[in-house]
Amino acid sequence: MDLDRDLNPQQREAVFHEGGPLLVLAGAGSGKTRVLTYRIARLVGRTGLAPYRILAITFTNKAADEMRGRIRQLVGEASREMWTGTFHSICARLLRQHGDLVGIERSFVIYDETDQLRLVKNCIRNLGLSDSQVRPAAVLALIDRAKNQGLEPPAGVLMPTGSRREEIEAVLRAYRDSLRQAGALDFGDLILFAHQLLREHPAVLARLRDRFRAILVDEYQDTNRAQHLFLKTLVPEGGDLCVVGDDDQSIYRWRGAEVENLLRFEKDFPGARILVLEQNYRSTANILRAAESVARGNPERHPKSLWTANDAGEKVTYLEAGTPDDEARAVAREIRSLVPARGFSFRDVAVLFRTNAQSRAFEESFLLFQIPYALVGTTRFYERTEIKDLTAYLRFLYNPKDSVSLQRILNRPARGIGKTTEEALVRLAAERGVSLWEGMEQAVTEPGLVSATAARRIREVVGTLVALRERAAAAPSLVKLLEDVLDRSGYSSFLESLPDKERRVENVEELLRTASAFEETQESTSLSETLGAFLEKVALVSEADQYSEKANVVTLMTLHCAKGLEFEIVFLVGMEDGLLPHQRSSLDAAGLAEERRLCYVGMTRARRKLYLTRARLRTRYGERQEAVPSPFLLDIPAELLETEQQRIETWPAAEPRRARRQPAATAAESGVHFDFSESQIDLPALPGVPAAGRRQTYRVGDRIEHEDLGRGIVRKVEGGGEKEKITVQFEHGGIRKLMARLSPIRKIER
DNA sequence: TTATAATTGTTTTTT
DNA sequence: ACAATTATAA
Ligand SMILES: Nc1ncnc2c1ncn2[C@@H]1O[C@H](COP(=O)(O)OP(=O)(O)OP(=O)(O)O)[C@@H](O)[C@H]1O
Repeated sequence: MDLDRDLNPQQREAVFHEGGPLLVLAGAGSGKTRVLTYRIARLVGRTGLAPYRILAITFTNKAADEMRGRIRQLVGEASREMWTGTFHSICARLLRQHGDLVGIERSFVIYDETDQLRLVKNCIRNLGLSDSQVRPAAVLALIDRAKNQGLEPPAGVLMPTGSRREEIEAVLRAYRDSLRQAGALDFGDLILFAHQLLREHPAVLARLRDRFRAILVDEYQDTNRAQHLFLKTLVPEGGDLCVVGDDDQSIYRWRGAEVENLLRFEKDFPGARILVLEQNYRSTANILRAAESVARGNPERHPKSLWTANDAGEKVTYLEAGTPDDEARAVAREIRSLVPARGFSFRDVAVLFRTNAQSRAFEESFLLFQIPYALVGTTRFYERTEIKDLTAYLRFLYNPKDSVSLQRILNRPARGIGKTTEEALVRLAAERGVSLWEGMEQAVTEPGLVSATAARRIREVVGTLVALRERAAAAPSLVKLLEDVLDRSGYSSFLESLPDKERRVENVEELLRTASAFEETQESTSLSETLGAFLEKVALVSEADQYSEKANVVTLMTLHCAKGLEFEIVFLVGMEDGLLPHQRSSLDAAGLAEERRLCYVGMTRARRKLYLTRARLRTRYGERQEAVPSPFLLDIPAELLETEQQRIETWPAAEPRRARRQPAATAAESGVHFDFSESQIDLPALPGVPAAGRRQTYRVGDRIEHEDLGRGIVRKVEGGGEKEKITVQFEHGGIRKLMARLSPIRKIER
């Protein structure tokens, strides 16, 4: 790291800026993250600030670790003193230390979305309502929205018009009370209570302000209002706050992020300096131009003039394949031709998609083509049933009031406690205002609360858990504790009895390894402390944390996960209308704009070569449909694209029906022996193919230009010959149905 | 209470 | 199409 040589003048200005808040607002690949890292290096190396006086907030834990790693090279072990992490992990840390001041016990647990939903459902039931009267997911959305804005339900909740106002409010109150009862915080609470702590306890605030002389935040465009307000309270007037972000890369609006935090930074932090970085160092000129032309499609954006000194590079390849399987194979074949023949390694390649469901086709084709890959994100490790079960045991042992965890393990393994008993217990606890655990204790001591059989079985569970708790108190280590849980709860034998036990046991072993590794890094004194820290880490892992550039494998991940990363070669797959932009987001202009930004983020991950691919046919809700190219493709100037069209190769009827649940570990194992000649099917069987004599001259996806209406893309082709009709979506927004032979249109060559 | 059948919605993205 | 939830039977 060379502070003088590795930076351009604007970057240097940002790195050396002193005297108050600083916003670096800049496009993709312009070195924002580099500025943050170098700024820390400057603070430590030149200004002489001790690392423990620095707070660096990143979007993922992995980004935090990386930043710390860089600083470590500079100052060695002192870098450990620096506080880094996500907003959530930093707030959790604050609350572990000072939570008691705002009524939060030291051993609080963190509820994820599943836990939240369970709790909301309980609340609804306990109020004598049904799921269909008050939809749990809708209530949860209200709760999250309010909390993301820094409000506390039911106070800040904007009720949906009319319906069931009172009931919903009651659920909100019950939810809040149950969380407290359980000694649990949801994600939103972490920020909210940490903020409350700062507001209500000047002494704490003063200590923190005194300690943190420099605060840095990455990816500021994706912070929510609660986080912004937290920061506003934490940073003293004129304090050394440096945030970096790019409004074109704001992709978490759906989760409460407000790009306004970035755009109005100056208002909230008076005297703030705003710096702009304009040189992109990451991508070839062609890639950058293509990406910028997509981004420009959004009317509301902070104007930027991003440029690059890099070569034009290759054109962006646009590849149209037949089916999603074809798409995946085409990508695999392409990767095979690049690695190693053209000097690339597998680790240089990423396949980015909008939805996790798209990954399966790629996994299968990579197995077939023997391409090593790592799937980041999908079916999150800690959300797997057996892992959630085990961590629920741990959480209960850590905090017996955690009723959601207890409820989960009540009948896991099966102990004859069915839904009836479970509901009775949950209700009993709610009525008496006690935790589920206390409710259970009362149910076995006070006769008549539950049936005799139920009481007997509850007694058994209570016995098992009490024994476990005693063992836990004496357990020498986290791993030992987990092993105790496995053996003594009967969970081990339960796993063995399952049909897919191998996979599950493997996962459990993975958990044991993780716990063991975690324990090594911990220097806490008591097991309870280690356990708490472990549970917190488990609750706050980011999807993107799994990504590693160390392994020489192709990375498969969602566009959201790819934020902030870069790869030599990027395949942005599924470039179809309905997928990118996703149908569910395309309902309003704001949603569509976010999809566009997502596309921009994906494209700008590429350094040297970008592929945009799509399938012509895709199955949606069980039906095979003709897919329409993503409208974003229309925004890319044709001269930047190189189009490749492929015939449909794989067609379900021609494929042997093979198990598709779980891709096998190796290609050989998967039993996929693909002979392409066998699976090639003649086109006439497909929909949308012209019948003889009534030729269609247009195809869905063709680009056309209309004399008056401008450029557009063909969405639908009907009839043929003289009567051929095409439906066209024009760039200027309109959709028109035209007679192909009569209208003044022509196809645009690409 | 558990096993099976019928029905529902689900596909967005995730701290 | 498929998984997950819910109704029904045993
Ligand atoms: N002054 C510079 N000279 C050479 N390379 C640079 C310079 N600044 C940044 N880079 C390189 O450019 C690439 C992008 O930098 P960085 O990731 O910091 O950008 P960013 O603005 O955070 O990107 P994004 O917002 O797209 O995630 C990195 O590979 C980085 O090493």
